[in-house]
Amino acid sequence: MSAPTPKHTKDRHQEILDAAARVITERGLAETRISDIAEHAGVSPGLILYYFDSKDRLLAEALTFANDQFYLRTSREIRRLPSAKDQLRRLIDLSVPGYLQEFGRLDEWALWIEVWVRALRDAEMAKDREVLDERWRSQIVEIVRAGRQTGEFTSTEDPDELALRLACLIDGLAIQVVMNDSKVTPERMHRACMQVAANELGFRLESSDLVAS
Amino acid sequence: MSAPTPKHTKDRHQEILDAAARVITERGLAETRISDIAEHAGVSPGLILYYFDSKDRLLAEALTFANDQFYLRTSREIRRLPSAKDQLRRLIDLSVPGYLQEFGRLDEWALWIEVWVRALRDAEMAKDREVLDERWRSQIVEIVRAGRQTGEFTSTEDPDELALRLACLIDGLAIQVVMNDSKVTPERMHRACMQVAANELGFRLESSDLVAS
DNA sequence: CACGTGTTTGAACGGCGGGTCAAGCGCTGG
DNA sequence: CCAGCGCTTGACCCGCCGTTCAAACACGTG
Repeated sequence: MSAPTPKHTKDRHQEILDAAARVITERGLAETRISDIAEHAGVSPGLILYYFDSKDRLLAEALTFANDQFYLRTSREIRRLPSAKDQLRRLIDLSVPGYLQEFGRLDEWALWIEVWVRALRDAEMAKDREVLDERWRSQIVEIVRAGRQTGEFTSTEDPDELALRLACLIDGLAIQVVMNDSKVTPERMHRACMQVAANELGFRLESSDLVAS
Repeated sequence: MSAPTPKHTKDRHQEILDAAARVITERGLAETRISDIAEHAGVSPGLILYYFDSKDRLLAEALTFANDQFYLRTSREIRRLPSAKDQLRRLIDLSVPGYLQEFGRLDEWALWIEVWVRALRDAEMAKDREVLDERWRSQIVEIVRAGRQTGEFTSTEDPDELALRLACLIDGLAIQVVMNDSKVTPERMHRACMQVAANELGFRLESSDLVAS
């Protein structure tokens, strides 16, 4: 069944990273064992250490890998939409934990929190995080710029500032939602994001903006 | 020197919690050993387990304990100020990591992130976190209400909504700052918070609002 | 000054889990 | 068909750390 030729090495790498990301999402970084990852990947524990120098590096790589994937997925989807306002709405849709589909509430945001806690003490991780976050913000910057170009947004403030505010608002709200806070439901988060976006960017909220697509 | 009478039991409890919080802030939850806590508290490792059933419970208690302290400290300070706008400004001052004094950048927010990561899988912690967060938000609600009463804030929106937006914006920005993100400086965070607060609550920004007190 | 009770110690135990390694396996090229 | 080389296995080793425990200690009390 399996073909142990060199060309499959890259697949194994990704398979293991993928398995690791899944385990971390389920169990949390602290409770993730090499044997868990091996089990999820359908290989023996020894093989994990054959492909990665240490558990620590594997976990760090897995975290950035997963967040990378999420970014690629969303940015590809958003690029398709013609209207900046729709792009923004879609971005918010995708950012609200459990708004579009139920992940059992533990989704990408759970991984983000793990990234943060590691980045506090791990310089490597800190650097990766900054790059990831920069990209996340610049995605919003682009939307803001586009919307201003087309006249959809009327604010004249610095797009970088506007994007920072929106990005961080989304972060902060997503934390509450992913924690299952009874006072901060996905719907409430969505409303709050759209409302602030409308205020800050300068556009009118339609009733259609408040419904899941 | 030490008096091992029953009445000192409560002191020991707090001493240990305090030591634990300090160690967690320094080393991170994952790297915190019982012996580290013992060392910081100036006692033997065995004693830690005499006062707490297990390491896990001690850590959980320490996290809520530290956040509790922070809340009490800030709320006491804020209550003194007569103007709602000053209260808000002070709240933001205190929320920006490293804005007023340098903690070596690892401050209360680092503990918050540890709380979050634990709360994802620990029901007990999740409950405590929700209470803590609710209190944090209601602190802002009170300021909003007060400011509207006095006419300092002109917004007519639901104070709960306004407070949620501000609280989460602060959370999200504080994460970036505590991570030492080169693009998100304490000053920039402070400005962003004040700006959004002014927009959302409805007040004019004075130049004095943008300077550290 | 003994006795008892509530504290404190630090050595010892035990399990867990990351990392190593020698041995197998299966492909490919000669 | 054989040799060689990457891939894969799983048993083993070893250090670490949470937890236990018996012994010492300090103090108040009678």
